[in-house]
Amino acid sequence: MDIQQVAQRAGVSTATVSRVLNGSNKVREKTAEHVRRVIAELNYVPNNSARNLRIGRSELFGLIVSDIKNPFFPELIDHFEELAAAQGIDVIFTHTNYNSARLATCVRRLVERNVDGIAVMTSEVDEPALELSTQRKVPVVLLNQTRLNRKYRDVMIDYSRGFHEAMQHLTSLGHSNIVFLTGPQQLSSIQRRQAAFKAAAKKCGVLRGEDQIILGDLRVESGRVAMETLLRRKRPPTAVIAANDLMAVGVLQAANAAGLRVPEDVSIIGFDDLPLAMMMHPPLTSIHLSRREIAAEAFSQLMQLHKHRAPGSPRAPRKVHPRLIVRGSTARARSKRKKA
Amino acid sequence: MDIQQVAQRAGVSTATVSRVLNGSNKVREKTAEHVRRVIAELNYVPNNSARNLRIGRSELFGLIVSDIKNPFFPELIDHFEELAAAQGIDVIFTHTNYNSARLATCVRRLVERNVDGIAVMTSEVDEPALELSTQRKVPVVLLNQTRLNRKYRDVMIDYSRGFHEAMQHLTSLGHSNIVFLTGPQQLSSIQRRQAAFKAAAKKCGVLRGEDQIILGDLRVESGRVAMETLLRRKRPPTAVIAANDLMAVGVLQAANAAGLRVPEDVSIIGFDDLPLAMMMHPPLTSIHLSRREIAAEAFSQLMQLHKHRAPGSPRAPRKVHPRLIVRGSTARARSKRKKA
DNA sequence: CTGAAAGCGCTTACAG
DNA sequence: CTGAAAGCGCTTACAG
Repeated sequence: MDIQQVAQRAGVSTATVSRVLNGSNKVREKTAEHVRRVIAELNYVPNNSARNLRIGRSELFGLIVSDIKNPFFPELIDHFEELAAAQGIDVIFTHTNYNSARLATCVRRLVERNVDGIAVMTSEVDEPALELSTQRKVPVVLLNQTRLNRKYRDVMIDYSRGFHEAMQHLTSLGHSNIVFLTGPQQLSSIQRRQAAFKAAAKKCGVLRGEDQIILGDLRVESGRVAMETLLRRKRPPTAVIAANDLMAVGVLQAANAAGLRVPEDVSIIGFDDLPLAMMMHPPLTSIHLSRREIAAEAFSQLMQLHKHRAPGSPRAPRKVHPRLIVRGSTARARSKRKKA
Repeated sequence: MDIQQVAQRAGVSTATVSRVLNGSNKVREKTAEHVRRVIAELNYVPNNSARNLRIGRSELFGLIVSDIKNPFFPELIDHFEELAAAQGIDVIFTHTNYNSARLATCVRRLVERNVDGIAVMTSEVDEPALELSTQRKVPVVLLNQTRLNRKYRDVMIDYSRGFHEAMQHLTSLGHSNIVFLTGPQQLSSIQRRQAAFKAAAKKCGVLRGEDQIILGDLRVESGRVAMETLLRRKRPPTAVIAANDLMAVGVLQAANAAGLRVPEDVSIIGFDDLPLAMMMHPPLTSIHLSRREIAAEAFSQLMQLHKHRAPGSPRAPRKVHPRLIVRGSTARARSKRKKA
């Protein structure tokens, strides 16, 4: 069942069928109507491979994330796919599993598929892996890669406001001993969150020494361990801001285990605002990073490149600003805390 | 940059280049080696659209889920994509958002892309939406659609063992007043879970009247509401099994809110065993439904059809058996419960 | 407004 | 073991 057969059955040329299929206005309405009827009757479905080969585009975007099991990504993928579908674009989805060697493989597979654009939504990107895409002039958009945002389109995240809101929230509740539970230092997103924390602490007059920052690895367990360490201090913090929600959950668990009540005894703030944040007990106050905004911005940048074929200089990109969402894990600081 | 240029530069025909590309053993190793070198040198990437057009396959699978934000799906998608990548198959991912009209659109888009198979991993499938795929002889595999498993390949889930394990666990802990928090009755997966619950209750000698089943809508909030209702009974249950984890979380919240302790005062068992189950406080005992197994089975069935071109009769499909995972939300029943 | 024909970049049966 | 050539199913510049 190909265009040939449709043409034959309709008594027109394949050119006409093709024009009808593509909504060309150069076809007489009556002819078009007739062709459409035949198409429906024959249940004809055009062959996209042929079309793509001919027009040199695929109407396909690639979407690469590091790990779909990370609850941060589903909403991003969901929205990205939604936007693409609305434009008749399909998305090939792949993941790297945090393995940077796999990024190169993913990119290659996508380039072979002739995709019209690639969204690389991983926290770290190994630049050489992108080489093939630039060489093939396949548009690429990255996530929060300040280091590379001159060479590639990038969805930038500005952490300052979110952390400032969090800090103000805590200081207004009387907290001054506030600790930041950070993550792996080589991750640029972590570096920037940490910098935003410090800037906000300084601005609010609660910046202290090095012990204001404690290290985790972004997983629940590390949050628990960190909190246990903090509770052994002679002056444990009255509030903890974690670099992500997962660690905040660990902090919550450790606080519970130590017999502390949240938020009466300790306030906890997470980052990301994953769906699970509101399922915690108490529901977690968290700095919300919008996956929808990221998806929308990534998609629109790719779409722009796709249409204008201008891989080079970006239009002014919209930054994404995380915002504080206040829930039940933060409250007024006790003036004097008893040792647990 | 096409195969032509590679051939020219290598001083061979395009046929030879193509053979090297496809690992044909009919090429002299020395020639092949030389061609490979030229390919690498030129950084040549074959055009998949052309290849697909020619060979009539796309090495592309479609994966349709109802809602990627449902924490059930990420692991399934992840594993499916992993298996596909290992076979050189890419996956186009789409979602229906529980909208059955969208299923038809998704299928059409995938058929246009010439996919070699479609995994429809939604809880409900509207049969007419699949018509196009059968007509085009595109292999399809469904998830737990007993109603349709004669016409289509299907990954079947057998709930009996999991529920039996859960029931035995509870009765061995002394529970006899056990309620099942069910979901929308039109969902066949819910009907079957409910039937499995009843069968297990009967087998364990704790089957009671209609009030042993209470209705929810699979969301957290409905679990909370249901538990509040249950607690108003003059003889509230000592254990609740929820048809999914999300509702179990709601039950947990309501129990906490009512001043009950879990598991000392009430035992709670979820279903699915989502990643968040173990983050709860206490960590949730749950019946684990393996997303990996589902993905593996769906993929292997598709792969089989893809290779043998035998869309018809299935090889004996492996059933997926959920298993009970005991954590902290279940404990020995109190012999006498005080009213809350 | 419509059609004949070239060509997108591959693969493969055929011939040698 | 290698090459010349046909053809997969479309789209589109060109001619009318």
